[in-house]
Amino acid sequence: MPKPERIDPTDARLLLALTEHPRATTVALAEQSGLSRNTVQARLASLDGGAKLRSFERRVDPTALGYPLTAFVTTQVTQRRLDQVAEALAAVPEVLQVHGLSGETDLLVHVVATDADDLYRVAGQILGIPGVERTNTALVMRQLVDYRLTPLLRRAAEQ
Amino acid sequence: MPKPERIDPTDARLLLALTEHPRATTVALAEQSGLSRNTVQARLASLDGGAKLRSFERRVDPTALGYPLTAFVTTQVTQRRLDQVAEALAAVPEVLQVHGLSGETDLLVHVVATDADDLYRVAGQILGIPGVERTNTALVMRQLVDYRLTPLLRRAAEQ
DNA sequence: CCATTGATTGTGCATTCTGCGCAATTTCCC
DNA sequence: GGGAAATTGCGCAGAATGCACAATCAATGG
Repeated sequence: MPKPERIDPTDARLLLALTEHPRATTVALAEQSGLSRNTVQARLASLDGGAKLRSFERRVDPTALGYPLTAFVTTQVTQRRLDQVAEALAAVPEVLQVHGLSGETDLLVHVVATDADDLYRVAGQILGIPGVERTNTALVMRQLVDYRLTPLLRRAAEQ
Repeated sequence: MPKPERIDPTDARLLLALTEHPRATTVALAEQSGLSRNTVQARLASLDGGAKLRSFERRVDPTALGYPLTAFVTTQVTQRRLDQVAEALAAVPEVLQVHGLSGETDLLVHVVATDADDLYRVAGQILGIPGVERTNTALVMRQLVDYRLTPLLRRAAEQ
């Protein structure tokens, strides 16, 4: 059975190389990571094939798309209607991601907006979903630490 | 000043094509998006060069790396020490991202962990940072809506 | 201790792609 | 209407890809 394939040290090295040069060719990656070209080819295939890599969309910057505002909307939901609420949230384009938190009735909704008015509109839309009882919108003012996985990747690369 | 270059409809089409086939060659992208090869080349260069694309690390799945647990730690901080706290948080590998929320003293810390014990340890480490006054850890139980930007990309692609 | 399996490596080759330059449009904006 | 910027088509030398095959190498289990 195909276990949720783990990233081994070799994969980690490759991913670190890719992080520095995302559009690098196979041969370039090979010499940078100290592997043979064939190995890199095989690994890359399994990275894409397996569940080790998430969608490319994650690399697109919403700000550059015209949505410079990011907010997290915590939402309290009637437990019974969790799935319906999730479906309704998925229908809102500005909703990028929804986490179901411990507590069974709390959702963390990641949204973006073009400006303050737009955010207000989106927040209202969420509050209007049947089953949503309470919401609280927190605007992201600043990135104190930008997303990074490199430290963990490095740890994985060193065996 | 170099505007935070926007993604235009052409870019959006390209990005949608890339979302489907991240490792596609330039020519393949050209015919899929209906652009000329030269244009695709130029656009790709400006995507990487400009601030339109975020780091490749975002595509690496922490679960595959051995960190299947995700949690959000809301943190209340002594305002004066915001920067020091941010620095200390950045020193923790399991901290993937830190958002500064409206309210000036509230942080949203995105962390991962190998298991419950590990999460407990990381949470304790955050609470131990000088300047951190209160924390609240919410474990992500389920992805109600997986990260997706495609709806907004499509909107941008249609003019 | 040895056999088997799977991953890695080196090598080779035909095909395809890349990275450029250049000239001709086309598009967009003032 | 005019001018700048973007797009397009074309070509070419060099590089990379995809694939196959055989030889190592490492880990596993009998």
